[in-house]
Amino acid sequence: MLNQVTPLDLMFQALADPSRRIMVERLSRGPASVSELAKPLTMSLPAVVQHLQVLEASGLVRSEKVGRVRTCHIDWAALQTAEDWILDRRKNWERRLDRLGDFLAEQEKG
Amino acid sequence: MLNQVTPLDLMFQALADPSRRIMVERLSRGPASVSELAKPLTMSLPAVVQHLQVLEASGLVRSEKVGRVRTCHIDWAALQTAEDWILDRRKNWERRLDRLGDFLAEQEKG
DNA sequence: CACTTGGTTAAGCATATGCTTAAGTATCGT
DNA sequence: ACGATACTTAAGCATATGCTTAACCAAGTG
Repeated sequence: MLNQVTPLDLMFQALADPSRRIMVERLSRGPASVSELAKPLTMSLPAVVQHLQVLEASGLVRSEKVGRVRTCHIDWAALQTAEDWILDRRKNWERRLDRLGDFLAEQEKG
Repeated sequence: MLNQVTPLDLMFQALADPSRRIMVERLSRGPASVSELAKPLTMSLPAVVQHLQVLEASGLVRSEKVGRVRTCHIDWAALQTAEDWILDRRKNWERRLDRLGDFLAEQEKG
């Protein structure tokens, strides 16, 4: 419970729920309406809308309403942000392994 | 609140907290003890241990206790699993773009 | 215009989460 | 043996999360 809520918090939080991941999975195959997103889920429509709000708040999904149907789609740049965080950690690790390699090579030489 | 909790749920949930991400970030630079992990965080030790339990339950972190110090480290294969989920979604998307491209090329030809 | 479709709003509730403090329990150094 | 170190356990509490139902509204359809 911190005072600051970062975009990354919201994204990982959004992805932490299986229903929301099903929604993202569906949207990764193209835009969809709210009721299309609801179809595979065994919960009330308002519940789906609440999940959608979490996804939108995280920036992972955006939507526009035309007439009475709201069409949702993934924001790929946002999803990239989550992926990048993980990638950056691995880079850290690889840098460390490199330094270790350098050190060992130095030992060898000396 | 579903009846099934998958590893992916636990991983994204684990990464959704800034304190836990700080812990993972620290561990991405090499193994650390519990109190080392606690150092940058402004909370009690028990709170840190609870975060650590979340990270361990998710599989992202593992630890062994030797003497009185518990040493923690990242399970890189587990972190890969989270990354892969995101990657798979993008693959979905690219497949879709490919099909769209094929379709448009077909239109052109016909 | 009535009816259906697609979504929205609001209120309420059970459980989960993120802390806290207080009180342990081992190990290590002297 | 004694104190300090490095956790560990337990209890409690405030807030957040994930649903529900009921009621509502606005846009298409016959």
